[in-house]
Amino acid sequence: MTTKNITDETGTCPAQGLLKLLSGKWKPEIFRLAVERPLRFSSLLHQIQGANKQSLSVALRELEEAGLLEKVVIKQKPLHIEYNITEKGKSLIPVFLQLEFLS
Amino acid sequence: MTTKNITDETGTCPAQGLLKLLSGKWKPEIFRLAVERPLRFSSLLHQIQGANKQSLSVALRELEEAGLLEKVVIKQKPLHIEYNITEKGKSLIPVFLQLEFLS
DNA sequence: ACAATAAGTCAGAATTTTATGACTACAAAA
DNA sequence: TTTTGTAGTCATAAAATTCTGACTTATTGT
Repeated sequence: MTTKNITDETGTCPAQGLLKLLSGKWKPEIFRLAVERPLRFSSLLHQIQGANKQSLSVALRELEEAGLLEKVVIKQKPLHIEYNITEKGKSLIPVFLQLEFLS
Repeated sequence: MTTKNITDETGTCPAQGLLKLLSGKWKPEIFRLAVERPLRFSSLLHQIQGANKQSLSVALRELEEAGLLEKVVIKQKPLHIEYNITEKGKSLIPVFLQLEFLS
């Protein structure tokens, strides 16, 4: 039987959605790198040691769908795609810095 | 073969540890409630609808081991145990409020 | 037309997290 | 000493997350 997500997923804690969005095995690092410079898939794959395509792909899509990153197709020589941090993404930087400071 | 955690778990993102500590299915809600008042196991079990003993137990221990909550045994009539937020725990409140604000 | 490179997707396996229900530990009241 | 209430633990099952390697798509250079 294929499994389904039964739970309501309507957590009562307002911060939970954002916490879930930012947590996970690779998303914190992806976000941190995106703050510094635009990201490209293949570079990420090398930069983030141990990560695999599938996971990065899913993580990037989630961050994009949440509006923290935006996908930009660059029609150049060998065709590139960049993931840039958005204004919404930038609004999370202070929280991130706080979290780093408190670590 | 019994499975083992091979990965180094030394994430390069400083915020990751804290994010992992605060995320999960029940920890954000537990933390939020702990900010308001001391927690007791049995109350939590009723307050947090859908949660089970095992998960709450693990979550409370993790938060305690991380120094965000402290366990206090109250030697009274039927013996109670309280989980109180610590100073370290309080230091995370601003981040939490920020996360809620940005949600 | 053909090969090469970038950016993925897909099915299935492995690992981690969460859930269930039975059982344990301790103190106090009867 | 047996019972009761609070606070858990334990083994096992179910669900969610992450990994692996093969395959796809789109664009460009030869």
